[in-house]
Amino acid sequence: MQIRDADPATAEAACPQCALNKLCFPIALPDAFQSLLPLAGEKRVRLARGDLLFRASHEQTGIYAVKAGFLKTCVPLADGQSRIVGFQATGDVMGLDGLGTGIHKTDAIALNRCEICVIPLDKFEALLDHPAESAHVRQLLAREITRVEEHAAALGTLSAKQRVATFLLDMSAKWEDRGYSRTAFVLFMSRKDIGNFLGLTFETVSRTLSYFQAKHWITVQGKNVRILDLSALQSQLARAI
Amino acid sequence: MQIRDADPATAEAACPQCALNKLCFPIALPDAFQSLLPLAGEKRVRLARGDLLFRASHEQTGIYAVKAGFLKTCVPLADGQSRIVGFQATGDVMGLDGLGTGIHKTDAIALNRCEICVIPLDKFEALLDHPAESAHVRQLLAREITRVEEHAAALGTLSAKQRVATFLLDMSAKWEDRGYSRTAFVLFMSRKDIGNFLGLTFETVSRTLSYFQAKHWITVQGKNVRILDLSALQSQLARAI
DNA sequence: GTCCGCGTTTGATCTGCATCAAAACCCCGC
DNA sequence: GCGGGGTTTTGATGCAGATCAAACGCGGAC
Repeated sequence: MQIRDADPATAEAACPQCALNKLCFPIALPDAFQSLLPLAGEKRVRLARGDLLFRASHEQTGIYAVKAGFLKTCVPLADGQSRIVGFQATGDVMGLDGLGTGIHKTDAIALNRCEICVIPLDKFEALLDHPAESAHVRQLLAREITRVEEHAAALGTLSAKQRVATFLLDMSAKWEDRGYSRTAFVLFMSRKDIGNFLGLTFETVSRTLSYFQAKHWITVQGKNVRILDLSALQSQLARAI
Repeated sequence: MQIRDADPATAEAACPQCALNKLCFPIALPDAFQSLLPLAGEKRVRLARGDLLFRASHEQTGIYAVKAGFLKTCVPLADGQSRIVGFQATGDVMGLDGLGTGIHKTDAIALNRCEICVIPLDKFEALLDHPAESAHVRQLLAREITRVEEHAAALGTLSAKQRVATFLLDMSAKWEDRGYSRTAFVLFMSRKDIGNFLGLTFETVSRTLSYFQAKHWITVQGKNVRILDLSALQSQLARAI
């Protein structure tokens, strides 16, 4: 794991001034608590593609907010394989699963060059003394439960086409949330990662994307996707009747 | 939804005296906070088989602890179907997913006659003012994330035999946690529910159980299961190499 | 520029589970 | 005891997606 403090030369604004503030801390905080936020943004970590931010069965040392870059979260399986259970991008908070036991249950792996805000565990605990922060963390946790439950439901129910359509729509929403186009974006992970996440082989993912392209619902060129017919993808999901 | 206050004639001990206390509130609380716990146990609800404890897209009005009985948690899907994402038994806490938005994202349905402790939302919020309670709720949330992540990983990866083996081992652990035998127990849900939960048809579940029985790893008679060879089931999981 | 390695696409075949079907079983009420 | 509806088991068949295989494209090293 290449964890190092951020280069001061490239240090960025503290969280209250940070453009990501709304995503990391979307709650309107009473002014009294705003002063605590800078505590959280002091420490930075840079990751290169493939680096681990944290590792399953290792002790939790902090909570992480993605300042820039993309990561994946993987559950290790009995046989040495692992399954991707989530992709994180700018503004996402990571490492919350460790709050259950103090031990991470997932690996967090950088998909490209990342910059991460580290909130050391003791500072995090201090933030939690304040009801607004504490409630916010509960919200983040509860939303993550909902997200993973929906993902599990999708894995158990949907066909390959439906899974890939859902995935494209989710990625679309993720980019839109961050102020980018919802119809033209970059898939920052490989086909193999998509397949792993969706419970499909990468060949099936590739074939399905080609199929959607043949239907003129999307265009794909490598990792660049343009959605031509959002409603066609959406209606794909309802067809499961 | 048949929510009604508990019959006083059958009222049980408040939580600090309750045998489930350790499961609901497994943290060693400072004595100062023990006095708060009775707040939580005042109100009871009885459910009959098929009754809803809460419903997806309805407003959250409380947090629930299962005093007796079994329930399932279901995510509704676009097409009107729904997918079971968890089974709850005595001592489990339910309704935490609503903390994200104040709106439940799942249906909670009784599998048999249930008795539920209701913690009204305002009382729950009051409990959260205390760091120990607040931390405990975070732990419950984080553990649920881990559980659902592992379930999603299983749905995306494992074969039918592996899923059923995992399921039996999980049920075994659930009964053992509650002080019962880990080798002889009752599957409190139907084959259809098991299939829905595991992303399989009920026929496949039934066939797989018969297969395990033919291998002399288990015996099944309806909902009664006896595990004869725990390690055979466990090794089934590692065979995925 | 060329070369190499990896990621991706596309094709051909195979298989595990779904689907369709029917019989057996079980729980309950009567 | 008997009858009926739902659940479970078991069997036969079909298909979606896995697996095996090969060609293509692209980005980085030099």
